[in-house]
Amino acid sequence: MQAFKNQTLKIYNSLSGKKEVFKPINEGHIGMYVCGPTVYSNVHLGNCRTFMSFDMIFRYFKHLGFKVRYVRNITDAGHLVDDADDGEDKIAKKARLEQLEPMEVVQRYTVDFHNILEKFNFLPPSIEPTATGHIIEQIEIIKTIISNGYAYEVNGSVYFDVTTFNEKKEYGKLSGRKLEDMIANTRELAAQSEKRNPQDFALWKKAEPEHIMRWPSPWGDGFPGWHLECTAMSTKYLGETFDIHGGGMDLKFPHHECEIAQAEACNGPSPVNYWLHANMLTLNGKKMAKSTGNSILPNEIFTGENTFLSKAFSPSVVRFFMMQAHYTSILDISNDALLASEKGFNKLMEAIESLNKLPVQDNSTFNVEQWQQQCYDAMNDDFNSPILIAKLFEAVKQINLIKEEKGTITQEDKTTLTETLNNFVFDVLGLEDKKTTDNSSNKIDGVVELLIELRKEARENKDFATSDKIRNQLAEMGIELKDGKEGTTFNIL
RNA sequence: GGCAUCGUGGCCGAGUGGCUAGGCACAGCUCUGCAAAAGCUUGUACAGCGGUUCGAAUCCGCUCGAUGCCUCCA
Repeated sequence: MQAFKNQTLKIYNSLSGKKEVFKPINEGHIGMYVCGPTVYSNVHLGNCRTFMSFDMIFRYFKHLGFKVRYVRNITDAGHLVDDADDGEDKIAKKARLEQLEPMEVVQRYTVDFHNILEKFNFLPPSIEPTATGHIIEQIEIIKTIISNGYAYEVNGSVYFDVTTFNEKKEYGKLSGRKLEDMIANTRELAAQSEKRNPQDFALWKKAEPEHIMRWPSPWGDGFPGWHLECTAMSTKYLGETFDIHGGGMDLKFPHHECEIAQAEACNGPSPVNYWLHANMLTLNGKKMAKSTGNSILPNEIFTGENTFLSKAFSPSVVRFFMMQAHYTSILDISNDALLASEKGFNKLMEAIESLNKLPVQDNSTFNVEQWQQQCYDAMNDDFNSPILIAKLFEAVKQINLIKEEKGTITQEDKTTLTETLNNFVFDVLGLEDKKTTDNSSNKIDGVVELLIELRKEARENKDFATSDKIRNQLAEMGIELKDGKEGTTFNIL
């Protein structure tokens, strides 16, 4: 089961701006770090899209037989509401507003986060470390950066010296920025800051007396800067250089740029071989963001209680909708788009459900092996899930043709087809068939089968009044009957 | 203002220098007692203007427009 040996995987690397053949540092093993959420409010759907993209990537790696250590952190300290010198920690601010302990805020939204991800059928990461659990590691990194000459202490805070760093290394290589341009375009008034340069960023912030979240350090009580936690945790669990670092596009600058700078200033080598950035989910053409209020919560979609949508949608439909777009493309969510995805998703599920009833023959009219490789080719091309889904629908069409006796399949091909569909639909894309997961539906199935039998008898007796009554009343309850060559099947909407 | 990404048919969304993904919607046909489902067959595309090329929606330039980042955000 080491399929990766037969597949050449290409990944778009944000650092080089090109698709590159993926070669892990240690054959068969992958270290992947993804920036997780700051748990100061409920995860919105935009957040979920990023994590879902990396969940799909994680799943595909695993499917290929790689041993993956997937680290996704929880930011529970250090994330300031802005970059001003009196910037407040997001968690602390929320705690003050809600009159809670900061860790109560953290706990509440961490639980919410896990809850939502579970509904979306996410695989848990290998390690989910927290910033507050790694204060010591962060302090150690700061000490090293200071002794390497790339940071300075001012009044209990420590700042990264971007200018000095840029003299020996390159600041801005990930986001395509030049330090000179950034200096020229600075809006801030440097005079009000204790930083030497506006581009410098905080590694450690001094805690004012009223500040609750504080830890002792060589520079006095304070708390770590936001960018530092990821460097500390990725280095600790994945090493000074690891394979993949992912995150949302909006973190490219400054967050990821700062991570590179910190790691290089501390350890020397460039920390990451492949930088992956997932693109934004938009609502009404605008980025979803908690700060602007232009956002939708996953639960609002599952219940249908929101102003954007006409009805509720299941987590798998939302997941399918997202998988229909490439992870590097901006995706706009709308009611129509979800409605279309729901129909397509149901069609896919029905085809898969009908697989084991599929009759077999001596020959196949469908080249299953070629199709299977095309599925891999799609995923090998920078995880192109939309192409994969197009291929899945090719299989759906073939399945339906065979059902209609307009095509044939051998037992061997049928086995391959079934396996491949299950692998890609459930394991890689992470979709779930609500019928197989909902166990109370077994009884309903029996009842409906009985009604189908009664309707069949009525039809044979040309008693169409009765047969239509059964069909129409079931339809009103959301159960759709479908007459095929092999008899009548049904679908619960 | 700077950096970056993008602009594909009614909608959502892939993609390649020439052979036009896929889903949804629409129309016709087949099947059906009638429907639905399924199958088959069509249509309306690659923002605009130039250039490179035998040939470009795909490469280059410009214009217009959108979005993201440049202060927090997945």
